Amino acid sequence: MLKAQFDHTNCSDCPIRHRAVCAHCDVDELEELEGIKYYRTFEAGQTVIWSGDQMNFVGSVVSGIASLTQTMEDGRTQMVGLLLPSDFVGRPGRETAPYDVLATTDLVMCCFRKKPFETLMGNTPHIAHRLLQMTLDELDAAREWMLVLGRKTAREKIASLLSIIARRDASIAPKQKPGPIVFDLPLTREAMADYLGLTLETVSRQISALKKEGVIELEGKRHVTIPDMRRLMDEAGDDSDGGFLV
Amino acid sequence: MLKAQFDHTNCSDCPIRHRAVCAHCDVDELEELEGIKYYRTFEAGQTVIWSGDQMNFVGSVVSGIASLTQTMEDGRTQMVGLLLPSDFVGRPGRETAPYDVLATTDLVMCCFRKKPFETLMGNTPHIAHRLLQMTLDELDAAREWMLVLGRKTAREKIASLLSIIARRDASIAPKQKPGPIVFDLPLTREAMADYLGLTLETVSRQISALKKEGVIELEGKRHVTIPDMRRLMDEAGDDSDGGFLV
DNA sequence: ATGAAGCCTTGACCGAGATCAAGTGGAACC
DNA sequence: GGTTCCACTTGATCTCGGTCAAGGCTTCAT
Repeated sequence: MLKAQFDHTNCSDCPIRHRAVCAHCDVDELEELEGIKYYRTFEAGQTVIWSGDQMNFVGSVVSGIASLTQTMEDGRTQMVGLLLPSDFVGRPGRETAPYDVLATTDLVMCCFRKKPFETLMGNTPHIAHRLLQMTLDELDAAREWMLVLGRKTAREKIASLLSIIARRDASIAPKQKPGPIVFDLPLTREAMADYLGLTLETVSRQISALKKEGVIELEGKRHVTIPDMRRLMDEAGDDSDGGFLV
Repeated sequence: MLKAQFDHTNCSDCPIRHRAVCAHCDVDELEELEGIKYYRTFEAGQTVIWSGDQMNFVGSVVSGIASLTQTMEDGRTQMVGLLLPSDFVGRPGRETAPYDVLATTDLVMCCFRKKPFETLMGNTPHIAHRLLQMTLDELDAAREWMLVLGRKTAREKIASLLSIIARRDASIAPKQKPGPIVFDLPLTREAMADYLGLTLETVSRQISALKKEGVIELEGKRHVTIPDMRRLMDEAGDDSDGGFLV
């Protein structure tokens, strides 16, 4: 294997290396597979794929944020996943998408045509293995989120979401200084509500409350400072500080 | 491959064949791996494994029902998965259990020691592939459940749970006659509440209401008859009749 | 039989969050 | 500068489901 020749830490346009199949490490080096990889860009609000549609690609997020959402006929919607840079989208072996994928912000995805990707997976056990690990991570995250949806109060839900975003943000740009954490909320109040199983009014009220009590600081509507991460996590009701992923 | 010599439909003590790694098809035929498989039995209420514990096996449910639950320090608990016969438990590549696994009824599991199983997986791509498919199924089910937890009313939640159990029950014993569906509830009201993010009182009230309105019939506290599956699914708010799994 | 423990049901009341409604503030566009 | 639009905030009220409490029905042990 020529893997060792590649400096993974410098695959700068392909963040996939963190958690998924790295395009540089696993695909570009295999000349016979050139051409199955391509980039797609979406504007905020665009739909990447509708639930039920034919899904002829897999891929991962390079920049921006995508959401996975499910909708009932009467319009109630629930976001069931948040895809941040390096997250993988796709169901090798499946024909259709099981839920809508929406670009929450402007979005760039690195895609692979599905059939050749599946062939590649068949020939390259460690890709299948990595994919399984990633899927297990997602499953853990989904189940962690079930606890949030089923048992936490509105306030705890907001705190949980903020601490997840803070943690993910910190791990993407790991300047790990132990001071206050600062980031921009990538979601509207409505999107947060859809993720948390709340209404946007409740989200707004709870954010105001957390702000008034100094748990978070707000500059404008989106720019958040968390002076004390430990306190936020207490508000979230998280037992351990153990990292669970989005 | 000697796979073709095996009559999968007669692996009667190993329901794994439906959705997971069939012990007969994938392990017993490989003599060098004899001894890695064993059975474990649990009584109703027993704990299979605690969250955080070392998990040195993988396996699947042969008979009975197990639940995956998460608990907050203050005692609030959320069931994040229900394991019916043929469902797989375990996280190849992971050291510790991410949540408690409890025997909800008397339970028999078919287990494999983890290390040899992982070796087997490495040598047998189609096992890894099947495991990926199963994990994707579970992920879809978990996300479907997020919609239930986040957006459905108590009544819809109960109807959703009943229709899932009915569907799973029917697929295990597929006598597919298009009449009323009959089954025994394998869960206490409290367990149902933990699965649905409700209190046991609310579960009881909603079941009484559905009974009074003729959506379900009850004999005793557990024996359920569903005269019209279509009607139950309408109550559940399920858009399609598409099968999602527990 | 009697008591005790589990599991379930039902009632009365309450409160967190939904709903309905009005208003604010900033950005874009003429 | 004014208009429009959109994301957000805040208030008033309502309601679904939670909480607290009492009692019923089975099963099992004494």
